[in-house]
Amino acid sequence: MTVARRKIVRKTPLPGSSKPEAILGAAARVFAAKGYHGSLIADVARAAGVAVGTVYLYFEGKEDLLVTLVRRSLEAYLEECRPLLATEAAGSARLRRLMQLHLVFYERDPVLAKVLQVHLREVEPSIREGIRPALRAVFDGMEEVLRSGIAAGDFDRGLDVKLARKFLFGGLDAVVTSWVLRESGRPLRALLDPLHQMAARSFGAANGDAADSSEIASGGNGRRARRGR
Amino acid sequence: MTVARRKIVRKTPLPGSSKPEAILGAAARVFAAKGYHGSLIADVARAAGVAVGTVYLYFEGKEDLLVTLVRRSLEAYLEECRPLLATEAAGSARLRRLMQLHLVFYERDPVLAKVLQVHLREVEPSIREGIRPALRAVFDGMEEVLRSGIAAGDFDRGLDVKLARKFLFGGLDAVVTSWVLRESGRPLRALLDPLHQMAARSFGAANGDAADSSEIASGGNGRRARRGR
Amino acid sequence: MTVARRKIVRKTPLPGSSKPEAILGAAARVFAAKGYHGSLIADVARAAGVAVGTVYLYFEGKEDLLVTLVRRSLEAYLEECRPLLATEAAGSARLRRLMQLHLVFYERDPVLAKVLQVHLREVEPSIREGIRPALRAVFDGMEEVLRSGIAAGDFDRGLDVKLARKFLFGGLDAVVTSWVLRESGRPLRALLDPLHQMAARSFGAANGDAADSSEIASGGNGRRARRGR
Amino acid sequence: MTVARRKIVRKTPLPGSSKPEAILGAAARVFAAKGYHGSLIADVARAAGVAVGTVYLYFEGKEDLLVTLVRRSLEAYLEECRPLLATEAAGSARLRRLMQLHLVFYERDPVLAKVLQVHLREVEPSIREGIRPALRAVFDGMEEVLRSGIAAGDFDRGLDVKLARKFLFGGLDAVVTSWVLRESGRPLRALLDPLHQMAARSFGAANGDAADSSEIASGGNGRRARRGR
DNA sequence: AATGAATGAGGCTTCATTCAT
DNA sequence: GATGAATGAAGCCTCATTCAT
Repeated sequence: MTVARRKIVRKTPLPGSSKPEAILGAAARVFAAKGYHGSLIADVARAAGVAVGTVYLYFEGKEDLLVTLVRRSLEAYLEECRPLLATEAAGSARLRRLMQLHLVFYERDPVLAKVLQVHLREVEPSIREGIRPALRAVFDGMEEVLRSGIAAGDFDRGLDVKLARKFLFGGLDAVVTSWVLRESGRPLRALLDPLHQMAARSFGAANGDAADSSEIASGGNGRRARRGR
Repeated sequence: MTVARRKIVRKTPLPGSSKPEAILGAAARVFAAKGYHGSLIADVARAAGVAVGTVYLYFEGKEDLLVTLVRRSLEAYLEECRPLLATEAAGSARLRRLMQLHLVFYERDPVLAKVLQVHLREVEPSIREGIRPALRAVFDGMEEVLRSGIAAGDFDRGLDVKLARKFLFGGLDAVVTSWVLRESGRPLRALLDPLHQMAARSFGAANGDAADSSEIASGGNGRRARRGR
Repeated sequence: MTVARRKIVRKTPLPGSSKPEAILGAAARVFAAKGYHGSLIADVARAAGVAVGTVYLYFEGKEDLLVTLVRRSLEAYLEECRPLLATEAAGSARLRRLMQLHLVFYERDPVLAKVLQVHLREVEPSIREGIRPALRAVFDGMEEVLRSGIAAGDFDRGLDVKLARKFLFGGLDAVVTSWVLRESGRPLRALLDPLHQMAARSFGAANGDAADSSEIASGGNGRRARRGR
Repeated sequence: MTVARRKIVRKTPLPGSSKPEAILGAAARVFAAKGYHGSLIADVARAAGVAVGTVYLYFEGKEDLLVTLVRRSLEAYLEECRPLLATEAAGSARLRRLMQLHLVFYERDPVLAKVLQVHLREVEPSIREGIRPALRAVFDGMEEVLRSGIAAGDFDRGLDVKLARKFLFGGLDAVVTSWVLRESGRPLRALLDPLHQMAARSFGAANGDAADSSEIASGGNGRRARRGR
């Protein structure tokens, strides 16, 4: 048969019935434990205490399970954000509130966190392990830059170097990924100055004062006027 | 699946032979185009102009192909970093140099960038698409916080909101992921204050006003006194 | 799969209740539209406006649905035949009457016709499509034989070649099938002469000239004397 | 993955290699024994002495196996027809030759015959069994017509009634099927006269002259000039 | 070294049938 | 009688890996 018999999948059957919720919860646990690719529908079904076919009664398949899981989580997160943000004064305080919600959200549900943060992004653990040493070296380099910057007096003495490195790397990383996915037309190098300003300020540099930025664009091997501090 | 079936694989056979390099290059192109899970060893072999068996002459398998690819890239990146960092004065300038290297590294090789930034982390495109709307909403919320902060005078008038959001989200995200992977024992909430300080400063807030942090622990919907700016 | 799990199934419950008839009618429509293997019990139930379980109240299963459908149809056909045949004089006229009933029976109910003639015999449409060209070639060959026979003056000038080919092929085909199913012990080749006589006469050949039949047994590419006509 | 990775299937690998032939032969045997729907790819592979995957190396799937099998057979049949038909004088003799080839073709390879004649057309044996009695009754009726026709002196005294019935039913059946598949626009009833003429003649009726035919067409435009011959 | 045909375990999905309500 | 949610065995196909040449 080649006819696309579109399946009608009922995601909210009898109100009160928790079958789909149970399955979704089981999926979260199983995905968290074995990863998406390492999980079988049969595992999920078993964890939910239903038969395999029942999973397909409520979800279109394995992928739908993951997508629904993520979608619901993000929606729940947003739901929490809305009222709280509304009551908080705009500005630094509101930013703080948002960040707090973000952290608490994940901290509250470590299983979901694992799915969202790890399995949604990374390949098999064995691959992660294979990559780790090289990545570690990159992190070390970055931390050295931060440490030496503190020693030089440019950055805060009290800076948590590891945390700062994670924040910095993550931020850069997200920008690069976005560029790879062509979500912005600008060349990456054009982002250096604003990014550097943000980063430097983060760590306590005078006023972030990213100085001129001519030398990248100009191919320049940077003769940058030292900005007063 | 994860059993390490150690085999003696010669990774640098005849000096001058470029077979393994050709295969690695082909793998990068194929992975970039179809994703890791969507690529067949046969695809890689074809792209490299060798037989399937030849791939196994130089690599342990599909996974080894990806790991080697990533490892080499990160090592090349580090190699580039070392000398340049050595010549740059510690502090903000050196940070800038590092960030520049980071961006240029990816910009120079978009194929590799796609593997490292997208396929190494994300699942199938269809899943990404399924998640996108919800994620977009989260991003919108975050951008709103930044925008209102600018309007309130807390953040830089010249802030590139989209870029700042990517930087902020990426930074937070990396911290959370690290926490999920238990790379740090501290509870996430304990990181709020330093993170907020970094973020707020990034965007130009007076001094990141570390504020009190009591209300998280207390679950408080905290009424914090506005700190002078 | 084929184990006859006898169940007591009430095929004629409350007199007047038309549930089973409705289900049977629905089955005919659904089978006609999607083929037996392409139809789901759920499709039939929906088309009949009943629940899936109800189908099993009146029928033993999917197969019973088809068998009952066919059985009823053939019985109805027979019912129609009996009185009409009784009134018609034996011989060619009665044969004509029978054939008329046959054709009218199908023409009257195209849905049923499709089930009986197509879905009861043929596999999926995609397979039919795959076979069609080769079958077409066989038909072409057969039609060529008829056409050249007309040109040679052996067959009726007014013969409808396509129709004659269908009749001939169908007739041969049925004989072969019957032989395959071992409904007759005789070797196929022994049937050649009577079959040829019938066929040749059909098309108007003098008297079907039964000719010699020696050359089959002898494998001979027989040089048969042209019989006068 | 949603990318349609069209499979390149090599149907004629190394000349001399008989893998695909072996698989095809095994498929014929397995299909003949268990029917198409009752056969597993694993059965075919086992019968061919290869692994499951090997089947997919040469064929696109189960369906391709059946279609290729039928296609090849029909092509072989045609190949045999061509030369023999060319040497035979057009007309009744050539028709005889064709019919001979037809019968011999099936008789020679009973396994293939079973696939082509039975499994290509019929559903499960259990269904055939369920239908048989009703069909038997229909056949009986038809045979009665023939027998009474002989008694009445209309048909040949020497007519093989069973064979004639098969020939007649098969011929009618094929015409009806063709009509159901809309291979001809004409209403079935319009075919009665030519069909009856063929049938009646087959059985030895005077000259086939099917008597009047007005009553079906009713509006009977059935004023057929009796063709003298 | 290089090849690529062969392998076969693995996993998603379907759907006829059941049975508690 | 009627329902339809739940079941789970069944089966096609994939593709990383091997190994005889």
